[in-house]
Amino acid sequence: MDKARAKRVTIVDVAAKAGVSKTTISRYLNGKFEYMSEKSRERITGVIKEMGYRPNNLARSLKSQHSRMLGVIVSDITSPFSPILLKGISDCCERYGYRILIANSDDDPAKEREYILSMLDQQVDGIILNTAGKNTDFLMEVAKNGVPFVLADRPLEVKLFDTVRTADQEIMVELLRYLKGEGYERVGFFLESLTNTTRIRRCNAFRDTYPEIFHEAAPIYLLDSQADHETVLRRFMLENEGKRKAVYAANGVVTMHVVKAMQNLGLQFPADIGVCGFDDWDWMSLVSGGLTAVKQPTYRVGRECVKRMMHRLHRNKSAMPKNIELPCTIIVRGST
Amino acid sequence: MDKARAKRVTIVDVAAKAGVSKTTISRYLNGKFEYMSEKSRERITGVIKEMGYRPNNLARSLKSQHSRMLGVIVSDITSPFSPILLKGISDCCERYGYRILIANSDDDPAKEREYILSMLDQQVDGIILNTAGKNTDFLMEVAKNGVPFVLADRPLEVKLFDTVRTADQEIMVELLRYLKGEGYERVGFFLESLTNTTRIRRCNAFRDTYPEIFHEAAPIYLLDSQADHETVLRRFMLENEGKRKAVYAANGVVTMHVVKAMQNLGLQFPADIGVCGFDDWDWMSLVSGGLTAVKQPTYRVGRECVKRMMHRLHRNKSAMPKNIELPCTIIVRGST
DNA sequence: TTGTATGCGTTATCAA
DNA sequence: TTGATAACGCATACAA
Repeated sequence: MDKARAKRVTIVDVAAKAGVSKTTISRYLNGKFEYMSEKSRERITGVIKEMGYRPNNLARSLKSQHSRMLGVIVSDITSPFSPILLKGISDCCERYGYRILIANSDDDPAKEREYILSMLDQQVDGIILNTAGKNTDFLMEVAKNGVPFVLADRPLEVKLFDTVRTADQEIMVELLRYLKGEGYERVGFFLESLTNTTRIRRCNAFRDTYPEIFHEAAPIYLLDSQADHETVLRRFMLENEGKRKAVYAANGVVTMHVVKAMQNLGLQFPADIGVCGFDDWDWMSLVSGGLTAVKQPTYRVGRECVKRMMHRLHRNKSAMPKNIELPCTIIVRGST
Repeated sequence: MDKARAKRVTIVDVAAKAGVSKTTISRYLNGKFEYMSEKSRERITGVIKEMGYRPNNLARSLKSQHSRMLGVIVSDITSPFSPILLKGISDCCERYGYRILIANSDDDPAKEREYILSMLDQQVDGIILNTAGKNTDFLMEVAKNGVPFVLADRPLEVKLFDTVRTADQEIMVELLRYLKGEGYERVGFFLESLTNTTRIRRCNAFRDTYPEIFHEAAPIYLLDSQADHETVLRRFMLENEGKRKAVYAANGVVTMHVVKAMQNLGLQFPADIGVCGFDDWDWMSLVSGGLTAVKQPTYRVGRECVKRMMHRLHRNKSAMPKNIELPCTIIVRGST
């Protein structure tokens, strides 16, 4: 019962036992059965099973120059968004026989760079990136060496990379129209600091869309910290006394904080104020009456990222960068 | 702008440019500076930076027989538990310079076996396993070949593996005492099918502990499907009319379904019935009045798994299997 | 202090 | 049909 790792069976051992050369074994492993006799083939099948042989993928990758490994970097693994994305990626990778090396950048561009480099040291074939931002130059530099990237959910300004995202701008228009139709007179957009492209994009979209529907400048509320939500919410209430109003949260985390702030201030929705926002998370149906939310096809985003990566890897290495947008849906609940 | 992956700089290129042999470069990479002149050392430093050289970890691992990669298999990546665990593992791995290969078994023992094998093909140095169960024999077989496992959160009956878990049995006693103290007369344990060791352990603990505190047999309610929660909850209400009663949910998912069922049945807590359970998740403070819950140190579980793995890998390969239990805390909110 | 030669477990190019 | 043999990029025993 020696605890030192038992030497794994190698191709040489199999060759010896089967009485052929390792070349033949290698051919067998790669399905090139036309280069061996029926008899050899059968013998090899038996020996491999008998010895429990499994090829060493490190050696394979070293030789073949591809690892069938994909790097995945998420900006915040603790966000409810990430696991769904990862599941989409993981499930799809399984179908293609790829493995995934996962890292969490904590929304830190420096960490992101570090992980990209580290993954390249592991010879990943490509990287699916839910970017923390601020790395455009670096990414372009790396991509120039032929490393394929697919951006997940967070696009960059430059249209140089394959990107898979949700059509959140389009759905925002719809949700605002719906609110207008429900009789709301003023909708405040609540979001945290503008530190990633998704937030920036949504904020810009709100700013540009709102006037077309409500015929006034868009009320945007930038939050600094968690504690801030209560202060800002109170301000929003005061500034719009007498009006029918609603909060549009930029994402699920903001929604949560806004609801918490409402409870602390003793506010009821939809009576005192309506609430809605991006991200439809499990618990949102539980909060008194339920929260109206934009449901995003996160799982599909993950899947499409992998599909696109496979396309680039196996079909067309130098395809034009493609921007894939997946439609969202609005889940109307009691909060609006 | 050729899209074919540019050939990476290798140790040979560096050696040529620095005017030394690749042996010296290799020594440099491994910090064996005593085997080279000050001058060589400086030159190499310069050349490496200049050429942007980074060692190929595949080649390194192939030669050195260890990859500094850890496999991590979670049973359900979409559970709120997993991301926290992964973050604990990931953060800690970073400190030790290890990378992680992550897979999601979907609570399927066959998938789990497949992933373990696949990770071994990638030459991971060890595997942190949040097991789906039913693989004890297989795991023992693999472990016999010297592959170190650390079980995360879900122990096995056999005490053959390092295990890191939360002290949920102890906290269960405390929570039951608290409920008793609050005047509850009957507490029903709600859980889904007994498909993993955590559930089984908690169920057994409840069954054994309950009588000591409430002086009657433990009321345990096994749920088959999501739809079932409502039926079972109604039954629980009817069977205990007139008594002050509470639901003890076996985990956060059950808690969520129970709350949903309560809302559908028009029940209020804590007036009609108290609610509490394992897992303290973000949103639980939001549901009217807040949910009483057991907070588990999941992040620390992840960290301790890695620490234990490092110990086994670098300090004592044949240490006795160790069972590490981390304490939980009770967060009392309005629901009880 | 430095270098030569060999091997890690594969795949690929020859030649037989 | 098969098999030597040379890579892949790096680490190391052994020489110098």
